[in-house]
Amino acid sequence: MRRTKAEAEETRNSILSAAERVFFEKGVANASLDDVAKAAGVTRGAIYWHFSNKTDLFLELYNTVTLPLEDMIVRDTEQPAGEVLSVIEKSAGDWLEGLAADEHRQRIFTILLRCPYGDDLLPVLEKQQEVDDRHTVMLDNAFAKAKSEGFLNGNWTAQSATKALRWMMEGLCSEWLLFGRRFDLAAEGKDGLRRLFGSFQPVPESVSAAAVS
Amino acid sequence: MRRTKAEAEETRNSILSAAERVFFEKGVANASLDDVAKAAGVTRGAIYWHFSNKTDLFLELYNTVTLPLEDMIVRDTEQPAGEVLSVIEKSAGDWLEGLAADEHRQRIFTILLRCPYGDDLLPVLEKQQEVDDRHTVMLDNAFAKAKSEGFLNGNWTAQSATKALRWMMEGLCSEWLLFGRRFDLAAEGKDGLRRLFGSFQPVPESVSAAAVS
DNA sequence: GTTTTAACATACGTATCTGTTTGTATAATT
DNA sequence: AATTATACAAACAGATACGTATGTTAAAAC
Repeated sequence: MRRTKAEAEETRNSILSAAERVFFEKGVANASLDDVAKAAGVTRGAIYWHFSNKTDLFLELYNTVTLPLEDMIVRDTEQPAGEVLSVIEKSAGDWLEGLAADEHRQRIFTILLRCPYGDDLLPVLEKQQEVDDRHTVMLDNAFAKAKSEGFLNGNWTAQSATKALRWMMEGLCSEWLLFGRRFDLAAEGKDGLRRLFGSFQPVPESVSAAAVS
Repeated sequence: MRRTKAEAEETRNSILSAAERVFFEKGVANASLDDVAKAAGVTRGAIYWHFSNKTDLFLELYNTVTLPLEDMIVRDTEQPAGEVLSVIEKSAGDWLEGLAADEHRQRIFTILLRCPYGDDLLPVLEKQQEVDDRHTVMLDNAFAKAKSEGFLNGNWTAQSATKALRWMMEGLCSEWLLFGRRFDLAAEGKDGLRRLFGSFQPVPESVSAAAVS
């Protein structure tokens, strides 16, 4: 019965993987540890050996992934201001493509969205807010740089552009994940991004004339 | 022990009201019927008298409210095309104000967002999708009318405008409701709407010149 | 080679939640 | 006034699900 350290690590991982699938399918609250154990091909004994309880299992699962927005970094804020906007747009588009291609992240994101945050897993909410806040600050700075160099038209401030982008991304992903992925996330998302960033640009007179024509 | 019909209806309503608060605080899955009963000042007997089980209670609660988007109607699509955009914008802004002022709707919306939709309450999901779809069609038609009359600039199609608006509203409300209402929903929402609808407008040359200056 | 200990499986006790059943006081009915 | 049906409360029975305690086997440690 006693396994090697490598085997133990394997079962631990299989438990985490099973928990991800079960939590995704039944919801964290409705899933029992026995459900997870059966999905992992072990008994609850194994789960209680590796984790102290369901909350702990959830927290550990949560720690295995990079948060939804954590890697959506504006890679290089030291870039020429003229390219800042296109870099952000590309970064957001890439992130959508990554999500669309990675079922693992889709499940984690969905679990987090539908999670009934009780007092027990307050740390999860706090970490999420912290990541969100960092991301907001980063975007604010990048847009401010673009604004100061004249690449953001009079309609938009740095803060309002940040919020518009974040709200659009959040709404887009929520609808896609929670409502059955009924459209092409990457394609429609990038299309939306293109239009949003198009509305950021100052309008040269020639383009304006063309649009009116 | 036997109450009058009016009293019975009163307890029924108090049960629904208590369910709303308890479901909001603990999540639908984590809340027991005894929690609801205690919050309502009755026993589970009363709940089982008025409702057949927790799912039924949830469905009845769900039916007491107009859905989040159900009343966000473009009131008059027969209006002059020039005013369609401003009517939609005002309608969305009013809806945000209504949500910000109505804690009842906030709780219902939050419950629906965080709800781990099992197979049992599939009808809820279906009705929500139906409402969403109707709303999308209405917006599509309205934007199409505006577009055909030249009130939507070349960057936007009717469909893309609809999606941009819906995503923004959804992201906005999700962040506000799920992350502790950390900003002024009506004020910031209307601000975002103003900028979004500003980007819809065709740019007259005079304005364009002013923006560049 | 023996002992120890890690990595589980199994078994147990318990709390909780659910659904039903029974009891009961009173409003409504006749 | 007697009866009946209503609107619950209280008690009961069954099923989970949880946490723990104990058993078991094989890998390490010595």
